[in-house]
Amino acid sequence: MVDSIDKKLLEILKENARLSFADLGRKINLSPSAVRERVQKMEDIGVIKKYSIQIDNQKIGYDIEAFILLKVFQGQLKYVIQQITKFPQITEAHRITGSQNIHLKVVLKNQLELQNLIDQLMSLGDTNTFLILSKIE
Amino acid sequence: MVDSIDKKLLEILKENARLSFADLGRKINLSPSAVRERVQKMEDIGVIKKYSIQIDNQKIGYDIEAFILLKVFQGQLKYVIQQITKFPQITEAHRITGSQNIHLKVVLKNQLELQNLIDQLMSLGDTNTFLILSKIE
DNA sequence: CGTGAAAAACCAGGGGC
DNA sequence: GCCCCTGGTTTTTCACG
Repeated sequence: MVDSIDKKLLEILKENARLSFADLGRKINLSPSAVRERVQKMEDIGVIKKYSIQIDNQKIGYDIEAFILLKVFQGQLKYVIQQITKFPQITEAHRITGSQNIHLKVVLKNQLELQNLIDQLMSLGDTNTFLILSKIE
Repeated sequence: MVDSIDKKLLEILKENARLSFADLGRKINLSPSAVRERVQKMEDIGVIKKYSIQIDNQKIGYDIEAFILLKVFQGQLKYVIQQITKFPQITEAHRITGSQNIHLKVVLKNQLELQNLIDQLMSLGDTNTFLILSKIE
């Protein structure tokens, strides 16, 4: 379904998703059209979900990033999941195991916005916030 | 530095980073070269950090994703940060505030691999693992 | 599943507003 | 900061192994 060549392509694309099929082919010794077929197949079967960009949020005025664990109030999970998608500040959300059932990643301009968000989330459940200090890479 | 047109471009690129400058221009009524100038400027100043892909890990045999909070043992932080980059299973790592000072996202093939990873991490600090059940979107 | 060659579309770079 | 033009590259499609 996905062989070692495909995996190599995925690794390369993870680092630079704008390379042309010709460039990709040069890196792994394959013709452009062969590369294209493989990549397209991975798009079709959903291995590649989306091409995206990574943004430096600080440089566009969003100085605060944080993870928030949310322990949703009894019986409110469906409602909360539906609400969460409406917050533009929430950039990622996952259901997780454990007593805290939702994990959020949020991006905000300043502490005031964080406070506002937490105030709103508090009506949905108990929150536990971890500010992101830096990315390790 | 980054105006509202730039932000629109970022939003579009976040969803589909492979659109041509021509397509981007069509979406926001701008010529291809104007779009190119803006996008290139954002690359130059580092607003766009990288073009990447989102992969469906389950479809390539990685059935387990999890967040792990790590409370690093006293005085070991620098060492741990340096070690963490060596684990291919760790796809994201952040320093965070709170008594648990590192937040990890990990991707693994099965429970055995998770167990192995946790065993290794236990030599660096106290772990707290949350399996990811699903992505909310 | 891979190759090769065609036309169509796209990109970099520079001049002009 | 935006638009247009041009030469060169890339993508796309398709017929073939």
